[in-house]
Amino acid sequence: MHADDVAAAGAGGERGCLPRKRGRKRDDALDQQILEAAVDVLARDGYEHMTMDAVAATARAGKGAIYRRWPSKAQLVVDALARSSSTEMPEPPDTGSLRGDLHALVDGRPKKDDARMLRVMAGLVAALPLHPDLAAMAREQLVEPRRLRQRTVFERAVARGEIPAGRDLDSLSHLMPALVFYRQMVLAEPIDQDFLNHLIDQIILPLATAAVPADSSSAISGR
Amino acid sequence: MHADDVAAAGAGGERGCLPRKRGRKRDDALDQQILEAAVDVLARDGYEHMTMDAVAATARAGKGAIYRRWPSKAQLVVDALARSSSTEMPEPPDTGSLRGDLHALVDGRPKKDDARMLRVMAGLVAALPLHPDLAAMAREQLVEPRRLRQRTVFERAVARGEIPAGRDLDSLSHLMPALVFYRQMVLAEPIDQDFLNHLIDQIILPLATAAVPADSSSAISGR
DNA sequence: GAATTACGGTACTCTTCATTTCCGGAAATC
DNA sequence: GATTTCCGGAAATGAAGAGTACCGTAATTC
Repeated sequence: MHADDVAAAGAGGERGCLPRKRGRKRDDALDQQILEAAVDVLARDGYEHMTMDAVAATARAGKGAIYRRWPSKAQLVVDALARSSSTEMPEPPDTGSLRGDLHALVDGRPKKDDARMLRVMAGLVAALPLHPDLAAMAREQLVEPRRLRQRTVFERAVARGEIPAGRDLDSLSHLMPALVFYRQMVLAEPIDQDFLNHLIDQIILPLATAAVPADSSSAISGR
Repeated sequence: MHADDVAAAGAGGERGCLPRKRGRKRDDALDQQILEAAVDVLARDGYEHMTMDAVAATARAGKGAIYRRWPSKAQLVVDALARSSSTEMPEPPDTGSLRGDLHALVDGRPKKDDARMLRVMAGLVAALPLHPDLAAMAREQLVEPRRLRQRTVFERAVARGEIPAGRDLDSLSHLMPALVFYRQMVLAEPIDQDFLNHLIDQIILPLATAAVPADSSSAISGR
């Protein structure tokens, strides 16, 4: 996956299975510095305006060190996205109520993390139609983990009886990401506490917990 | 606004107030060809990958003809967006019910128009943070007109009594654009009839017409 | 018909930027 | 200590693309 292609793993016979390279070793810490720099620059400039010079400068590295590890800008970004998300994403806390869980989801630490994720997605959106692999990676590494956290919260609410059984949890768990994304990307309005409160209390909760499901209308069309 | 800077309007004295140019006249039809080509290429390639050569080729024009009319790529795009929207956007038909109006809104002609608009917005999103003027123009010319059509539909529903008074129509009218945009940009899933039906019947209508406004939750905390 | 301006094309200038190469020096292996 | 591979830095290569300059030709005005 990495660029470290543990090359010729079975040929020689010196130390058994070690890479047994001759010269100076790769600085593993530098890998992290470069990946973090890549995400920083991507969040700041967007994929199209992100330059490898900027990444190298931010990482205090030479461009040679980057291209010794990754074959191209696109691969570097893909790898950087994969790392930046696989680490964190703890289970959302169980506050005892759906409303409490939802607020905990947005009030907690992700303040800074999610803001960066939004900028990264913004920078990527334009490149996605042109790089399907990059698009798939972004969805898998950035979008899905966050959506699944929401889904967990809704599933707990179903278990508690706050949400009627049979409700479409997939639609519900897309609601918040979609509205936040739209507000940031298209409307360019701030994702502040007022907005999040309104989103949770006026949109998500009414839709999730409404007594009479969705049959004021769908009774006509069935489903 | 255009690039036609009806220059030196008061200097000479020949014919009174006409432009009285000497040579061959500008081909007004060419203006339209170029603007349409610009939107086509923008929808296909996105702002960053849209080239003036491609616009010229699509319009069957020379680049000179373009730069004689607009001073830069950004100005051309702004002007093209302004034109492409100011024309159409008729009042949405009144079918007698909110549900009918909403379906009429998405079933009608805009099929092709809205698909293109989505691609244009996708191509623009990445450029917006770097070109605030372009962003404002896109919001004003592309987003607002379509959102206001939705608002009109909701206002009629309030008048009919389908929507309880006091409902936040602004939030409601952002819902459909946001979810469509997110599905197209981030999820890259098709905006088909099934999706639109689900969106209208399971999300918009329940939220708009639910008997108990938004107090199933805020009743707990007060607000 | 002469002068002027637009047109489609093509070639050119200038930047930007991904990617490669090279340099002197530092760490690891032999 | 010789060799190898790494490092940061800086310069070189090459492609892409915005904007400009011309060329021969077509309209328009005088």
